[in-house]
Amino acid sequence: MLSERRLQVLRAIVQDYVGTEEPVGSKALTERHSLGVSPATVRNDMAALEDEGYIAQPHTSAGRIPTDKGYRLFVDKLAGVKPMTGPERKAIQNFLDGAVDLDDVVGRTVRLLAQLTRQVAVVQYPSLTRSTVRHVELLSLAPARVMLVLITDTGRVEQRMVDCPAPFGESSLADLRARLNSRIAGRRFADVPQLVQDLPEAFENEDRGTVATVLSTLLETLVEETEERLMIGGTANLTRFGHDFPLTIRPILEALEEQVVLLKLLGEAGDSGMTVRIGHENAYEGLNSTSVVSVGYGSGGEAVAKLGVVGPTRMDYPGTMGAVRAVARYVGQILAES
Amino acid sequence: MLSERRLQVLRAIVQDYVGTEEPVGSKALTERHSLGVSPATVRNDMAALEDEGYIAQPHTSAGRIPTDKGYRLFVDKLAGVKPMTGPERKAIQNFLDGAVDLDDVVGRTVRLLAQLTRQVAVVQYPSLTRSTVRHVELLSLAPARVMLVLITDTGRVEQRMVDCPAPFGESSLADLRARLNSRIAGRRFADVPQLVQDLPEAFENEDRGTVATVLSTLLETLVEETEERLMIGGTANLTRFGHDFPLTIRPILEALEEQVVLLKLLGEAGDSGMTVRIGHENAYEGLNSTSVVSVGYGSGGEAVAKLGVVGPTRMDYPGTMGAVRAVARYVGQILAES
DNA sequence: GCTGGCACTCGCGCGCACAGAGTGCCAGGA
DNA sequence: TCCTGGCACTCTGTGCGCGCGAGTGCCAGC
Repeated sequence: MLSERRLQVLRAIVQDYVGTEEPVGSKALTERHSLGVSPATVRNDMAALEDEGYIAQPHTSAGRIPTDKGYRLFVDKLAGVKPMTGPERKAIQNFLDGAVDLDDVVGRTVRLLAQLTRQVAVVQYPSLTRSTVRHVELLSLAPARVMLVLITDTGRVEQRMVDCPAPFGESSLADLRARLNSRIAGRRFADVPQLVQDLPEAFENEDRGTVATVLSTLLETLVEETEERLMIGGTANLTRFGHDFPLTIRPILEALEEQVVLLKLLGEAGDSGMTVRIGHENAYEGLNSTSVVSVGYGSGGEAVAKLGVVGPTRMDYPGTMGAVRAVARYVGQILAES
Repeated sequence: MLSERRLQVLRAIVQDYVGTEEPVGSKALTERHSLGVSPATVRNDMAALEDEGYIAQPHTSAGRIPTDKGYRLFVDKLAGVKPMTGPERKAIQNFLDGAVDLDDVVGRTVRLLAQLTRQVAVVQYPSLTRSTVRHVELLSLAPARVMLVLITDTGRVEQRMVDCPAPFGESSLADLRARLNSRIAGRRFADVPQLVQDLPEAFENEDRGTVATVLSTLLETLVEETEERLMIGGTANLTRFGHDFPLTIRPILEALEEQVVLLKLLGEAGDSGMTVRIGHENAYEGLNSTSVVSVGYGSGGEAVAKLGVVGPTRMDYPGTMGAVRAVARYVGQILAES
């Protein structure tokens, strides 16, 4: 177990390194932080911290930099979440309040988050699987062609073309529309399959095939449609990454283009509370030099999607976590209102 | 006027510089291209080309690199468009054929273009203003709340919430829906305003306000909704840009996030035929070290949107232009089929 | 008008020495 | 037992000088 002072030393190292981006030595540490001990003592502590794997030297006779393990300890034990100041909260709220539709909410959120943290922001669209159905609409585009439009409580709209096995009359369509909506409007996606299971039986023989087709398309849309979209922003902040540029940045840009990777990244994070993944804790190799701070957000008490930021492991964790948490909270409010 | 040989020298310089990324000298030129003259002669030609502003030296006693003006001449007079090979065309077609909906078409196009050109690809969604209405749907969500869903011939769906000044009955809604569709389905957006102008008159006094509100929302969606979306991809290719990295790349990333800038960029390009904007020809300062190759694409003979790539001025123009043209052509076909 | 030759200019890479920051270790003191 | 000051050592980064090589401009000759 590390002594209290050694933890303080580690905290000081992390803070200094995050600020200066340069390896920090024992002398500089004692000058900038009032630890009450001499550089020599700090050196001993550093040696111990290095033995434990919390810090490392890039080269012999250079200062120390925190390892992933060091950051982990810092985040878990040494630093809290830095709350936003009053004016900052106001600004967040004002900025988000101007949004006119879901796309706009997500777009604003992503820009806001990128600007606040000066890092790359990732915002997942409110997920279909956790929301409820507001309305289902069926349009006849041709005798045997129906367009299915699904509207969710978060304002999201999904449409699907359905090719019917047989022509489907206007009246049957209206019937199906009415029955569908009375059963599933306001219900959670997860419950829909059971609720519509016996619907085909209510129809004439000739229409049953079509009804079944429409229903299966609807279920597909609900389930398989975990093709959850997301929006990213602030990629220009990647240029602040560091010196060894092209090598680090390339895989990150590649990762950011692979929505699958990002969705998995956000998905792995815990459902409630904030998740911080540091360096190699990220499963995706290209992001091994980055940390991901993510949190769920939602309209009610429940999370319907996630958002977060991707930045260098050397990031201001308390500040970033504060910004992410605050933004998530206000987006949730906005969604609840609309 | 430049002699034929000097133009050949310029062409050779451009080709070599694009290939090697290094200033090209007179000796190297004569070795790699059979110009039939000695290095000394080439030197004289180079001096002349430099006087005219087509090439420049980064430092005294270094090789020459083309200027924006040099690339311009190269593109206009010295190089054609390199057509895709048969297998390449097949591959493009196969890749795009798998698309299931509009988002997928655009997504695939962007990835394809980025991969083919190894540059940043930008694809604009088929524009609303030039397409036709396939269907308009009205849904009653609350007594005085209507959702308007607009479906275009390119498969795009736009939805809007409409708050009505007065409650609006189901039957009136059905009436409006029917009248609207019979008038504007299949018509071009531009024609819609006239076609619906006198619609409120067909309704009872009490409903006229609501009908007018719905119509004005519809028109807004059609017109103001030149908020044309776009998709970008291949940003990882920016890492191939060069040496003076962070300085060049940052403004580019910033430009790419500003959809307004990109839309303006594509918008400035001519409506038909391919447009190449080289270096400082781009109005936006951050893109002064890039070239933009863009072209319109569309389902019929007419362009409904544009696509293009952004890359370093030092790019393979013939190849890039060939790829852009081919992709635009096939996307047009896909859209026409669906 | 093209060519070969020649002197000249620079940028780049290399070796070297030096300053500065930081370390590890040790002996002495609280 | 733990902290401290001192000391020798090890690196990296930087500035300088030098030589090489690529490339140029110019000129006289064909």
